[in-house]
Amino acid sequence: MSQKLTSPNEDYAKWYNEIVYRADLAAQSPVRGCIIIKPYGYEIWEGIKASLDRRFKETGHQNAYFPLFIPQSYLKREAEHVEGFSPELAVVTVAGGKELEEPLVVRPTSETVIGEAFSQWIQSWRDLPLLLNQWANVVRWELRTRPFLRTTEFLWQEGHTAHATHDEAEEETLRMLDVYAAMAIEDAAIPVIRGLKSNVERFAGALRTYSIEAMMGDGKALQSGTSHNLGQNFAKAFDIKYLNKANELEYCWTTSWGLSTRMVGAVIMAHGDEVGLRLPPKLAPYQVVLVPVYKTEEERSRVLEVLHRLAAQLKAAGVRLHLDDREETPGFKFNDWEMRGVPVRLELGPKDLEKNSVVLARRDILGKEGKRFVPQDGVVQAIHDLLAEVQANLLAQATQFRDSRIHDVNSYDQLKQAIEASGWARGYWAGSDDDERRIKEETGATLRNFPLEGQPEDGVCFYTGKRGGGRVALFAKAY
RNA sequence: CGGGGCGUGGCGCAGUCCGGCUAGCGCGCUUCGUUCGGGUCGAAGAGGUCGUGGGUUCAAAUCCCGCCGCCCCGACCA
Repeated sequence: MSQKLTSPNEDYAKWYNEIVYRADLAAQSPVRGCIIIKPYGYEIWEGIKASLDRRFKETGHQNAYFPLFIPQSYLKREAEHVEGFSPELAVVTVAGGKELEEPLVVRPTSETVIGEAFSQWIQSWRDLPLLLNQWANVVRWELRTRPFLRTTEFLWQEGHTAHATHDEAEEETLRMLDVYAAMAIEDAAIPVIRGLKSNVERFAGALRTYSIEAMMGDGKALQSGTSHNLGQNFAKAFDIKYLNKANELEYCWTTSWGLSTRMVGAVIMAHGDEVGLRLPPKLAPYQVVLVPVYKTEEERSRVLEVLHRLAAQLKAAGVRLHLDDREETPGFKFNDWEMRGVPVRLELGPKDLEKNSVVLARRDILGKEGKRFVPQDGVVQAIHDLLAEVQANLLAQATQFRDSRIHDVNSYDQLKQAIEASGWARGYWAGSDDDERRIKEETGATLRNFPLEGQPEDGVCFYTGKRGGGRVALFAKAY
């Protein structure tokens, strides 16, 4: 059995692909660049989705659904927007056996249709703010695809809001960025850096774009969520206007923000190790897997009886679990579920029956150190605690890893060294768009964002030597 | 779009250069037995239009021509 996973240190891309398929997260689809998301992978997405959806509702948003097809002319109304998206559009020109009068674009994002709707729905300042979200699939004909990280069709949510003033829109943009960061940190156990995107990386048609950037196990950055202040660009293109209290017609200020199934890729790459996936308990489809150990048929039935009882207790306590009663050996199951990233394993065998105990083993600490014996009547509490520990430890490990690879740089040479060492470079920045592009060409690193936290004193730009107005930039190679 | 690789049972591959007889191997699958606290072992089975179309030949997975598809690496992107 060719069971050993490729080591991430040996070939990270291969390791990633193997995990995706072997952990049963996804399958290849018959269509180039698309994937079939299998139940185990989809449940991780559902966890992300549930967390975000709850947070969206808490911040006053409502869900709606807009059509998959967008009249081609809509895309053209916002100049920068078309330009940004036209190369990657899928367009329907024939339907019902006939050439369409106007081709329909399969949405790459929905600013345009939603903008058109907003223009009809918003008339008064009393209609504002309008806070909507939609869960949807979108299509972007990318040249190079990778499972979850970049697929031709992907699932995401896109929030779209309209406000009376620039400041309210900006506030919303940042609020939703914070929602993303909270989900990433609290649920996915992935530390992220919130920041402003550079002009070069800004969303087509936005005034300002913000992102959360996460570090993957190979030191590359992954933009895991984006939030745009669209200014009045789309309001002007789609005529989204309202009457203010002084009875004057004004353009709205709109925002949009999205987070996609790419986040599943982030979870894989932020936590995975040489054994396989390591899922944060809050997002794990199974938080606990129960593995019976027995010799005889008689032992089997006694062990399973206890396991069913414990499973019922755990379920009642809200724990997601799976009782693995396949006829494989325990050792096989241990390895199988470790590869699939289940945070906690509960073993129960004849010896435990005698002592009324169980063995708990944690995925984040392999081997003996990660195992402990607990009495059966304390299992629910013990698992509850253990899940919290694993969750916290994954975040701590990812944070430590990330921080150890962020290097403060004072010169271009230092940036090159940091990037060369598979890390991120952080330094004062006063360069131009062209400077930024040049760095990308020469080093492969892009300006990920200008971090929002910890705005420091003014400093000297590491690239141009100019005083930089206190702006710190983060450079990294990215997915 | 440029570079590289691949298409042979469910998966991973060998066989292709140098045509040849019932197309092999590992894993998985089914059944029986055995084992079971870190990837048990054994036996018996099931399963293949060799991507596709054409050509050469007594004979094609293998040679020739065309087509299709996928994967990987780079430039665009959440």
